[in-house]
Amino acid sequence: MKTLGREFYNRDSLIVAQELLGKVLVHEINGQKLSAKIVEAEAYMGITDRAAHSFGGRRTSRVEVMYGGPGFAYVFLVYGMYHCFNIVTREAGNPQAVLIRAAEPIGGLDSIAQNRFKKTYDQLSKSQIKNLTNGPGKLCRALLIDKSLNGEDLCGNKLYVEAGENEKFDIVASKRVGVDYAEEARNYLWRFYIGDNEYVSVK
DNA sequence: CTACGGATTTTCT
DNA sequence: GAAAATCCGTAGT
Repeated sequence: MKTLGREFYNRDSLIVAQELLGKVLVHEINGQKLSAKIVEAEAYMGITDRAAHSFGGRRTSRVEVMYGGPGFAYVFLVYGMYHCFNIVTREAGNPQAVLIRAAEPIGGLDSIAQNRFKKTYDQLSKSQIKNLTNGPGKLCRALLIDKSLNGEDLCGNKLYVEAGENEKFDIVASKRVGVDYAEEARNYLWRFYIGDNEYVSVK
């Protein structure tokens, strides 16, 4: 399977977020490949986007990686407990990113099940299967993504995105989640998801 | 099914 | 000191 290269990410988040749908996020750890198909992503457009951490050119140690080049991981902690995984887009100095909100487990299912519920995959209830990776915090816990991966190069061989099958699906655009504080930006339709996928966090 | 509050810590004011 | 790009358990309908 082909790994997405630097130029894929060197475009506006609005484009990259939509094109990431259906692609496969892979984390190689402890000699295993944990992978999941991306089914939901949000675009954060940087300086002019009131919902973005880099709004107005804000530049702190947390957001620093967003100011670097495209194709790197931006991982941060929200609500003191959960990690969110983003991919930095656009060239250095243009601090955009795409938040990966949800995915469908593909590979390393038993490890993913252990990471979330301390069970093997076939011990999971139906609702537990659905809740493996249907949200940004859950996805990070399932794939063992934490702040140690902040700044990781996605054009490497540890954490990367593969071009998935060339399947067809409907892309739905809707409001981003959890950004009610963002005044006018909270209504932008900058969240994209695969229409009929059961792992989407909010329909 | 929906509604609510607590967890927990980094970050910024 | 408050809020945060969230999740989960509990209680009520």
